[in-house]
Amino acid sequence: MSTCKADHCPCGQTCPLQVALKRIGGKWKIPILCVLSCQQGIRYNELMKKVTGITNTMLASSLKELEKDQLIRRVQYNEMPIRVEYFITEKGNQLIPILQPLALWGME
Amino acid sequence: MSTCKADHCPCGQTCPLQVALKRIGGKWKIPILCVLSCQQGIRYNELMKKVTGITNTMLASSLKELEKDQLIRRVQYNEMPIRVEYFITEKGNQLIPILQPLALWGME
DNA sequence: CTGTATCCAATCTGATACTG
DNA sequence: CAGTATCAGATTGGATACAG
Repeated sequence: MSTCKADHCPCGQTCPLQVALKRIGGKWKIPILCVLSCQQGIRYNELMKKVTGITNTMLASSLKELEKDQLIRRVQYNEMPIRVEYFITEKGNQLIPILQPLALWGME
Repeated sequence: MSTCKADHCPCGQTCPLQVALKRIGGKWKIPILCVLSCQQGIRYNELMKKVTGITNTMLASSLKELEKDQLIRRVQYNEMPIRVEYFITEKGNQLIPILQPLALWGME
C-alpha cells in the first residue's frame, strides 16, 4: 500500500497490517475469537447466544472464514442429532495478547 | 459485543477492540498513518503520491475522519496558493508500536 | 493546491424461510 | 442441531467533474 519503509513503520510494500486486518476484520470475527479464547469446544448454538446480536448468516460465514484462515478449528461428532464443536487454534490464540494493547488504546 | 469477561480476553461488554478498529479500519487509514508516522508535515498532494492507489475522494474523507478522531492534525497556511500540512498526533503515534506485533503476525 | 459534489458499482450485513 | 438459500437494505469505495 504505502511506500513508506522506515524501520518503525509496520507497513512495507504489501502492508502486512492490511493482511492481518482482512483476517480479523468485519463486525463479528473478533467477538467470536474472544469467546473461543475463553471457552474451547463451544457449540454453534452456544456461540449464537454468547456473541450478542449476531445472526445465523453472519455466524456461519464468519466461522467458515475463520476456519479457512486456520484461526479456529471445527470438530464434528456424527451423533444423532449431529454435534459440532469449535476450538481456537494456536495461531488464533496468538492474536489475543497481540490485540490487548490495541484494546487498551481503544478505551483511551 | 461478546459477553466474555475472562481476564486474558480483550473484549468486554462494549468491545474496545471494535472501537479501535472502527477508527483505523477501512482501506486507507493505516497506510495514511504509516506515511505520516514516517514524514511529518506532509502535504495533500504528496500524500496522494505516497499512498499508492488512493483516490481523491477517499484521501479527503479518510483525512477528515482521522482528524475528527484526533489521530492526525491539519495545519493550514493561508498563502497563495493555499498550503496544508498534515501531522500525526501523539495519540496516533502510539498506534504504530501497538500495531507492529499485528503486522508480524500478518506476515505469519 | 486542496479539496467537494454527484452518481454508480461492489461489498457487507441482515431478515426470513428452508434443509439434512 | 447446525447450518444453507435467497433476497433486500446499508455501507464502502471509486470515477468523474467541478469549486474556492
